[in-house]
Amino acid sequence: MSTNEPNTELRRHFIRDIIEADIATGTFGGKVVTRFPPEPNGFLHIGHAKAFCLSYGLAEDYHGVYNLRFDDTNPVKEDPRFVEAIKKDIKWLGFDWEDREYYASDYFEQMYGYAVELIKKDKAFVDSQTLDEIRKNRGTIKSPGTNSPYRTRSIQENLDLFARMRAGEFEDGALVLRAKIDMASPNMLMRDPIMYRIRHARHHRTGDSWCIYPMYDYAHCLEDSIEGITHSLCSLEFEAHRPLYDWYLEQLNIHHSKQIEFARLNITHTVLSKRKVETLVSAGVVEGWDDPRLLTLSGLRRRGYTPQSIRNFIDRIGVAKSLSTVDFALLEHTVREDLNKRSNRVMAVLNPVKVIIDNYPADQTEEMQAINNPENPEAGTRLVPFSRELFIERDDFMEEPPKKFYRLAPGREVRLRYAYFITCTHVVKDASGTITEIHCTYDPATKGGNAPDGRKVKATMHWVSAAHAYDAEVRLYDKLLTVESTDEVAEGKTFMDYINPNSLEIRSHCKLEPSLAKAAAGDRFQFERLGYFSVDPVYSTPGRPVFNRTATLRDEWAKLRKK
RNA sequence: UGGGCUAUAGUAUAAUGGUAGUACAGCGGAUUCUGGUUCCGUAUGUGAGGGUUCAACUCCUUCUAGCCCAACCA
Repeated sequence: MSTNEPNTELRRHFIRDIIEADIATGTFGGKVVTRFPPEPNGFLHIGHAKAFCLSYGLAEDYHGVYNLRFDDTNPVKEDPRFVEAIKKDIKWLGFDWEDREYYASDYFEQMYGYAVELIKKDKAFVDSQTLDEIRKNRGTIKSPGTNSPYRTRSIQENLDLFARMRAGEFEDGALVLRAKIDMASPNMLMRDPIMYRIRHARHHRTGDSWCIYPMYDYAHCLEDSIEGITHSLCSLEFEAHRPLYDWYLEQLNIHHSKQIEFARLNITHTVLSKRKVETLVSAGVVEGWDDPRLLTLSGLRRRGYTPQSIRNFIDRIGVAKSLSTVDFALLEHTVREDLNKRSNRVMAVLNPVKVIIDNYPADQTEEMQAINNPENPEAGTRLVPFSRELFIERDDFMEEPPKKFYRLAPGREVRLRYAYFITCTHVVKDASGTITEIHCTYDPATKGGNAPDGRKVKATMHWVSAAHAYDAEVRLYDKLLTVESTDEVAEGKTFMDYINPNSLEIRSHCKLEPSLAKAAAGDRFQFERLGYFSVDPVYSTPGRPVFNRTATLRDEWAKLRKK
């Protein structure tokens, strides 16, 4: 039995079909080598996660290896701080590229050699046209281009000029090395594409050793070839580039990786392009690349998402070639699913109103035993202090409750979770009519939350003892955009005109149960009946945690209310 | 002188000539000390027309719609 036998449990998609066919026919010697090639010019988002989970996951599934390669061929856009951020994010998702951390810039010398080879084969030439002339002579989509007047330079002259380009004899833009293909090709990319341009710029790794830098199409296929990549996955917009990718490798007659394109990820109510995310960051709409409202991996991490939930999400959305926009609800579902199993429950009141239990002794405190995680008995129990004055959620009380509302109301009995049944007797309001105190009585026989006479209540509510409550800031997040897709922006507007003004709500005096005072950055909890929250690593200080809402709980009442 | 690609429920994806399935969302119900979780049930789909075949999401054909390509970006 071969170790490469397809695993039928794996989710099927067209790339698996291709790989399995290649394994079956012995193409690439039955090996699978993939790569993820980010340009270090920004942070990774969940769309990139789809890309590397796919490439890396496939390598794992078929017992191959995967590389991390920084595609750093444009020094004016790249920065080492992004290299570090990218590595951190990929590791966070659980991948280990071991020692296979490569940089396109490490191949510059080799790429230069291949370029010389192409010149010698009369497959490349140095062009002296200006940028404008090159553009004009490229033709249009519906009309052929015209050959550069310099296209017929001798091989010797091309060799000489190219060497002098490298030596730094020319200004930026003076010359360019071009592949000699076909200016009349219906594929614009095949019209003598540029291979090298002059950039007198300091590179973050090679310093000043180069002043000519290779273009993407020329560089990328060589990077894949040099590393022995078998299946080179990329997004759909590179489909038209494939003939060029193949052309360079054929001319050079070197290892030929197979480029396979798939549809990039889009998600409703957010932006997922590096350019748009950067716009939000630089305009100050969000607080940085790691703003919890962003679907950058650093933002999701800060928001409290688990790596597992993101990988589950990516697994479920599948892979195909049709443009698609995944419902944000699916991402929320996968994070709830994971957090439901792993996070401990606590009680926190985000919008507090005071409850006074008039028949409870003023000087008494009791410790109520609460279950930490009903999904995981091993999580054990804890004690929560209970006293005469408590806070409950303002939304959990209504003076004139509608039919389907079965929480606290005048004359009604409800259960305080793990504590007592209480009955509302009356409320006290301030001059403006706002309720300041809800007065109740409790039934001492219901301690722990059950009535010995078997009577039932419709609602169970969370609460926090006023005297023991811990004040904290809680940050509530909502969708970034008010529209599902940036396709919906009206004429003359941009996605920036559709930013949800309520995407961040800061509640500064929330009342938390005392056990939460020792929560540390990154800790995750379920605030009962409210949602999943995690301790913000940036704003929290020792002893003063700030919480981010990762996701709300599903809320049937909120749905009913809207109707 | 244009080329390349895509089309299956609301959304995302399976079905590779043989019962159109799964997940999320929706709706209805049961259970529940979280209006959570869990469980059960349910509506909704092959872009359109023609053809081949006993049989078509699948093959052929003609349309239609959408996306990508004219950076010295990746």
